[in-house]
Amino acid sequence: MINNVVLIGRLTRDPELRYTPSNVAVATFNLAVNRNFKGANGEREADFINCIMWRKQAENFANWVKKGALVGITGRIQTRSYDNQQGQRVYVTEVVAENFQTLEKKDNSANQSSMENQMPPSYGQGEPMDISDDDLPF
Amino acid sequence: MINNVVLIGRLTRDPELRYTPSNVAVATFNLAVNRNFKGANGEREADFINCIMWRKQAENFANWVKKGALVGITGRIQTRSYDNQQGQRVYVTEVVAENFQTLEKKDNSANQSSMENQMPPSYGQGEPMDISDDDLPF
Amino acid sequence: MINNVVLIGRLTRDPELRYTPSNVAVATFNLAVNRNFKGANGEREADFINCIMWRKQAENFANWVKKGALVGITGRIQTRSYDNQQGQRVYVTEVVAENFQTLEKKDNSANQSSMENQMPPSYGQGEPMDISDDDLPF
Amino acid sequence: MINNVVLIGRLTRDPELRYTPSNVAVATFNLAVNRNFKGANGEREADFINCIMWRKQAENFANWVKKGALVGITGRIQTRSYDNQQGQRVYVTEVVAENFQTLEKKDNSANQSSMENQMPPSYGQGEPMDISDDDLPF
DNA sequence: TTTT
DNA sequence: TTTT
Repeated sequence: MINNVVLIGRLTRDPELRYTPSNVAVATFNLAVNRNFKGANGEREADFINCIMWRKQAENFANWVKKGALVGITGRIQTRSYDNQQGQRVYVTEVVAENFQTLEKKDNSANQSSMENQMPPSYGQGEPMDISDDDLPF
Repeated sequence: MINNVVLIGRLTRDPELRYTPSNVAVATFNLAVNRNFKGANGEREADFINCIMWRKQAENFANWVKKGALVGITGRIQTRSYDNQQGQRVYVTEVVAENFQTLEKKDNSANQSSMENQMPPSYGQGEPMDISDDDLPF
Repeated sequence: MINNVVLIGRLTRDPELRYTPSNVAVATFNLAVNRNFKGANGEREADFINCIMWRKQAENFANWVKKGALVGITGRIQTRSYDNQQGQRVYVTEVVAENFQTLEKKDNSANQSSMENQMPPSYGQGEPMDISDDDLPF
Repeated sequence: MINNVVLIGRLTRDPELRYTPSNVAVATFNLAVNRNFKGANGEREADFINCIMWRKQAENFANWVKKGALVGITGRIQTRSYDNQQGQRVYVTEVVAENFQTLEKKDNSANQSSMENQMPPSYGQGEPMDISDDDLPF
């Protein structure tokens, strides 16, 4: 079924890069997307959208795009749930970014097209995290 | 900024129609959008996406589109937060549907283009709800 | 760069299925997409959008989806040019459909997910056509 | 019906601002949207997409956005036809831009790598462009 | 050259 | 808490 998202926004913080138990890269980040209309108080408002990206692209993204960078992404909306430490079921809605384009040549962002050669992904460092391989979209 | 969503999916239940304190109609509904790839277990999976719709369109939608109906919607992703009864901050990500199209002529769905004549919106029924007028997008 | 299209419309005629010199399947078809507003004369109008689809998917599409069928497609806009028989340069704007979903279970349409078993593509029939392999998107 | 387009690209020339007989502003412009894959020859290629914008927004756009500028737009695909001076029917496919976002705050200078020598195809220019008021989308 |  |  059709599930299509296009966003342009700024990273509210640096992306987090992790690896699944079977060593698949996952980047998570949060995008502030300003609304095109002002809120009740006349202020400019934003939506803060959680995004997730997989594999090589995730490593590129996490290594090159930093807090404050303006990026465009295309992807799809995903929902999932997990049980937290208090044993409560938590429901998550996020965007799986399948493609991205950086939109400013600041020193903290880079163009995807110039990213063919990647620095070595630092495998196995940090927490192996709780994203299971089952979340992989194939 | 650009914030664009297109979804095709089925209603997992009947929409809920409510009214803000100042009598603006709001419909909320949940869309099951089947994924185009099978999950780890080889099963077809779906995303269950919460949607919200405003005003006259919300009344049309809630009165004509029912559980199981196949619909296409266009809109944008919205995030908001509120404090629940336990005093915890809850973050919500949902789709604001700005346009819809019903995609099956079953007796539980209807085509938007044939909706000129509207039944009276049943004002004031049910809970006045906790959606404030400030959530209105203009 | 971002180039994203989502359409829902009806086929104005049966798709045409052809093969490039190196035997890659190409389907072309035209989608009537009704506008959501009426024209100056109060009449409902439509856009008639040329689409193109490649490879296995093209064969599925051409064999299953027929004139009048309602379909949703996602893809991108493509422009190209060629010289016609009169030696004039002709510019073409069309949609490259990367994904499709049939939206009615009539006997002239079918669901893509139930298309695993394909009939043999009738290679070499008709004109080998003038779509060169260079038009292939990879 | 759903007809949704999102593009990010660069203006291949300055927009042209005109007025219909009843004084409605129309801006036309051409967007070079680089493809994310290389062509048969290994070169980076682009699509050159004709766009049209209406009313106040058209005036803003034409006055502020110039050749070389990077912009994001959302809108829909439109098809129309007219008879040229030779009495032949000409079919046009273009994007009606309903929203735009400029993506670089430069004083309009054309920029860097991918734009070098791609001249835009001079679509239909020379034609006085008889856009009647009937083409207005409401 | 257009669909329901 | 999920639809066909």
